[in-house]
Amino acid sequence: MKVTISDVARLAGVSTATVSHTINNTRYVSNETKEKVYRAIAELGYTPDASARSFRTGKKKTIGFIVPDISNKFFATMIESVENYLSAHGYHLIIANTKENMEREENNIRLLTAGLVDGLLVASTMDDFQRFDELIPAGFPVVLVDRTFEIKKYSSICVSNFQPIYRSVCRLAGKGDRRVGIIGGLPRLSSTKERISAYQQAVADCGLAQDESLIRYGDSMENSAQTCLDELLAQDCDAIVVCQGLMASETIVYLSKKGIQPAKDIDLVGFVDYDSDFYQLYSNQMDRIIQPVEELGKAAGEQILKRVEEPDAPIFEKMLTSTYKPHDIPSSWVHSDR
Amino acid sequence: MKVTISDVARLAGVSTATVSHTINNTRYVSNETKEKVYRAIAELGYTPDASARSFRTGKKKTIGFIVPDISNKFFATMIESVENYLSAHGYHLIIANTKENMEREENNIRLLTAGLVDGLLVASTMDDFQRFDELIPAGFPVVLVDRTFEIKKYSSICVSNFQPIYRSVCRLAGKGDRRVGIIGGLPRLSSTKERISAYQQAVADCGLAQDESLIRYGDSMENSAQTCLDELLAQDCDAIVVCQGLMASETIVYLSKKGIQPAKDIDLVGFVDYDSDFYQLYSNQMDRIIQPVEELGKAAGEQILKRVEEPDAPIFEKMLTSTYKPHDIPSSWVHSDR
DNA sequence: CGTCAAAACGTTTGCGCAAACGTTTTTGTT
DNA sequence: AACAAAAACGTTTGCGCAAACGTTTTGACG
Repeated sequence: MKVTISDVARLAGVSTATVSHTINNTRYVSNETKEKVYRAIAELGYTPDASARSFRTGKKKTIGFIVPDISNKFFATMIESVENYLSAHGYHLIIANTKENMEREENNIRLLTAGLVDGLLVASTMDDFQRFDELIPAGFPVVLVDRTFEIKKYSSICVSNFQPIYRSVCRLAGKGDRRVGIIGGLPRLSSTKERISAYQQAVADCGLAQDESLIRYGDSMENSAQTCLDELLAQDCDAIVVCQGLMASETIVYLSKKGIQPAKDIDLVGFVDYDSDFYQLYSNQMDRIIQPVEELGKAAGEQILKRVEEPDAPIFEKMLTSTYKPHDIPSSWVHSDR
Repeated sequence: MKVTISDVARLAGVSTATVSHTINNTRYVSNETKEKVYRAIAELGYTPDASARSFRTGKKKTIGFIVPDISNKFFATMIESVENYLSAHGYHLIIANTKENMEREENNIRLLTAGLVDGLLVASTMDDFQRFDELIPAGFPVVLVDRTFEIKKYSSICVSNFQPIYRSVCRLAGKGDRRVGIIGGLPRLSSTKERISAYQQAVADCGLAQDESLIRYGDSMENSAQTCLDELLAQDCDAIVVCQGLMASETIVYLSKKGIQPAKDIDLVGFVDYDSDFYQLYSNQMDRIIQPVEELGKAAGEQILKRVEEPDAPIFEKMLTSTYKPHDIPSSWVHSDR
């Protein structure tokens, strides 16, 4: 039924070692012999069994990626970018979704590290480093993505969160806004913490209204922005900063429904997934902080493969910078034909 | 270094068979013995090696999913839904992206079927059944998703394409539209073919303008709708049907930029990825045909697992129906406070 | 033509586990 | 007490491959 390496060896009239070495280029094999082997392989339709191979070598040629939310454009695009890099280097990608749930993350880490993958990319939903750390077998190659921990034990690839928020809040202040609200992501995440503290510092530095009730948190899933918005609108904001892409689009939809016109009645800043046509829908309604998702994914792929090959390389931390794009001025406000 | 089953057996004072049977519940083991085994496992921190296991059993507990475009919301959501189903049943998901490229699909199928996965979910970008069929090892569990072939050799889970397009074109005719344009996906895909032929039949049945130049094809990637639109607008259309979500949103953006107001200056129908808040942005600008992505993903998961367990079950074909939602009438057009 | 190194291949083992095949112990029955 | 059946566990093998360890062949050179 199944064609094995010894079937090939028999037909080619050589030993299994020669077949193996021919396939893997692991020692000199004469051209005639090589050809005999390849002919036998073709004739039998032999394919080396991946399970046996990874069992034997200990290498699975597979990387796991633990993601908080696949349907989130940010992560979907990142998965694409990671997959692209990995497949170009002969690796496969196993996806695990946590839906921002710690137990699911725990399970997934346990399952994937038990001999299923060579390395793990994690955008963790945890805030407890201890708990996370205990899940990872000693020396297992891990790279944190988008979110990190205070304790720098693992390599990480993140995006600058502080600077763009700080800058955009200052710009709002410069425009004359006094009461600036913010909708953050899950409060426990490092990315959220950094964004909120950038906001707080900018608020303090620019002399804006400091008010706890101007800070709200959503969970970046569908329908989470609405409640936050209701609460913020009750606070009589001049501007709102939304820290995540989906919540930003929901904000625009919701405000429009309420008859509030973004960029006119209220200023908007959105921390947006990435630069696609898609978000250009909003290009004249809000300032956008655009994350370099593709580079993020590529860097993550690079780093995890490097770590797999050299597991005790020094810790590596990379921070990519986002682009800040103030909103276009709608054509109806100025006269110009370009 | 690595803890194996015999380390556990030694510490527990039993045989490896007993440890194995205890772990896998494959034969009776007395409670005392079970406890001894579990204690030893806990003490040593033993985890069964997944590679060895799948090598031994031939089961990888992994399904491959070959996707044309991960960052496409439709597929991203489907991946999420599939992963959800699979992980609940103890399976992992390997993702491969083809970017609608046949060579990439070929490579991926070859790699994944070579002992990496137990079954394969494919949203194929191919139109040549022969070529596809040759890639699949005899008897390998495959379920086609979203796209199928004329020859019904493999099970498939698709979405009804004909009916909703036919219906929506008829409705446009009923409104008085005469020249209805359409933007399809890649012409070689079964889904595109079905949608276009539904359009053609409706056009014929309703006595609408029949004109080859009213039919355009995009590739469902970013920036592909624009060219099609330019060409259609030159044809003086009363309405445009857009067969894919991303292209539909791009259409709205592009028309708005040109100062053409959807649902007022031109009628729009969008074959949209799924029903999210997100597409409600467009709810008052176009009729939406909403695909049941989540059910699609779940059904795909169900079917592939069923096939993995029973590889020569009869071919199964499922067609899920989309929802048709005419656009809301904008509040500014009617007077009502609800 | 004997020697020896390099060229070219072969033999064998073991990775960790599941399960086929066996063995011993216990229990119930007459 | 004898015996069968069931309960409870043990011994061993082999999955397919890579590679450590060997062996044979070739031919160059004194």
